[in-house]
This record gives sequence, structure tokens and C-alpha cells, in this order.
Amino acid sequence: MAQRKRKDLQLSEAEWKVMHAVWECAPATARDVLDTLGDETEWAYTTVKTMMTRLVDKGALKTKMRGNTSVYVPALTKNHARTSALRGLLDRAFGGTMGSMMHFLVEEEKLTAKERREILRRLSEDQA
Amino acid sequence: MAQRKRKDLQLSEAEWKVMHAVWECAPATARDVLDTLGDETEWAYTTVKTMMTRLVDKGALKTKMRGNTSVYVPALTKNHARTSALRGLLDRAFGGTMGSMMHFLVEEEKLTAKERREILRRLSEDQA
DNA sequence: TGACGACTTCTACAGATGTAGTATCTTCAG
DNA sequence: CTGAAGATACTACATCTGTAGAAGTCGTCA
Repeated sequence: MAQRKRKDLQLSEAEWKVMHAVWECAPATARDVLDTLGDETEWAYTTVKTMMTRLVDKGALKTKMRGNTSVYVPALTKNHARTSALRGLLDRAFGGTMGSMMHFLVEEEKLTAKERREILRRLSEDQA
Repeated sequence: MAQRKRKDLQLSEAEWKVMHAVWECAPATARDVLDTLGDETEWAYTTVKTMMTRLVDKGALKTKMRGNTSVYVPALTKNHARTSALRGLLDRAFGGTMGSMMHFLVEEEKLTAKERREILRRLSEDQA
């Protein structure tokens, strides 16, 4: 099994959904997460609870009891998770370099004209 | 289980390795792939063979017998696979929009100065 | 012709992921 | 005090992923 350095945790699709909900309404209970997800999923309460328990194991969430209820907060920021996920994609699919992904984006027309302008604007103003 | 439209197949980490090898030396036998991978992995021959069989099932590879040996060719291009993978990352981690990923890249300093210059160059020359 | 090597198909098994039921416990409203 | 509502921990099970052994088949070389 590819054993990437601990700390570089990869989230599964379902886990991302839960994390998004937690980032949105932390500190959150499983019930809060279920409500936040709304009709985005049809999950049973226990499904969410199970995933949150696993996310605690993975180190993506922290939990604390309040009365008889577990309250969860993220153990990493959304940006941190995004960075890991991106890193994973880069490693798997783009030979590990940002450059080759950018090349792909630019050459393969994955960007709309609007996105291009936006990026140009940001990059150049930031660089000045 | 999140049931994305078939066709939008997501490759696992090990599968990416195999696919990279096949793209590199197609048409390729399992042996070719194993050789191409070199010391990148310690896989047994049958491990590679199993994965290639699964990739055929998934529709990522096509196979044909030559004598008593299976010869494989990719059933999708690297760019196609990259697009799917990127799409997956976008959906999972960036709310499904390219824009928010680019925002992340630009604002979060994920790019080196060199990469920025490179992107600027490509974008602007392409846009002219 | 028989052993060796290369290939194939089958089977296996552990860990991760998706999804949820069940049994139990806590609390609050009557 | 009792029961419903809601929380928890445990258990379960199918599928996917990573990894590979076992057994059978075929061609070749001595």
C-alpha cells in the first residue's frame, strides 16, 4: 500500500462532504452535519456518525463531549485538506509537478476565457 | 455509493502507475509494464496482471491476445484520464468549479514565482 | 520427451469505504 | 416515574483496492 507520510491525509468523496459541512458549521454535532447536508445526501444519521468517528480516527476531526453529545471541530483547515488533495492528484496524475498540471490546464483548454482573464489579473497584480 | 456517470472513471493510485506505464509503452504486455515500472514498485507479476485485468473491466484498457499473451492498449488518453481526475478533485474539494481552484492556487501561494511566470507567459501568448 | 520458463485464470485475503441496523443509554416532558 | 426522542457504541456487510499465491497451459531447448 502506498504509504504516504502521515499528515498528508487523503479524504474520500463521502468524507469530503462531511468535512465541508463541518467547516461550514463547526463546532458541529452529527445532527448539525446531517442538517447542513440537507438533500445533498440521503444518509442515515448513523452513517454520518460512523464517518465522523472515522474522521476522528484519521485525524481530520477533533471531538469533545458536551453532555451526552459529541461535538466536532475540524482538525485541519479546508486549505490544508485542499493542498493535500491537490498534492495527491499531482503525484498520481501529473508526475508530481504543478507545472505539468498548469501546462495541461492551459494547453488543453480547460479554462474558459473568463477564467484565464481572472487568473491573469490575479497573477499579475500579485506579482507587481 | 456516489454514482458518477459511468465514463467518468476514477483511477486509484496503483492504477495510475499502471496506466502511466501503458501509455509509455503501449501496446504492452503485463511483463512490459512490470519492466517499465522498474524499481518504482516491488510488485509481483501477478499483481500487475490483476490490476490490468481490473483496468480492462473498468474500461481503461483494451486487450487482445497475441499467441498466449495478452497485449494491452489504453482505452483512454492520458489527457482524458487527467481531465476526469481533475474533475473529481474539483467536485470533491473545490465545489466543482475550476475558478475556485485557481483562486486557491493563486491566493494560497501554491505556485512558485517561476510557475507564475510560466503560466502568465502561456496564458497571455495564447490569448493574444 | 520432459523439465523450465513465461503466461494465464482463479482464488484469497486484509484494509478502506459506503451505508446502515441494533441495542443501549440519557434526558426531558408529562 | 415512565415513555418518547435523540444520542452513543457496536456490529455488519458489500464493494473496492492492494497484493499475491496456486495451479494449469504452452512453447522450447537439451
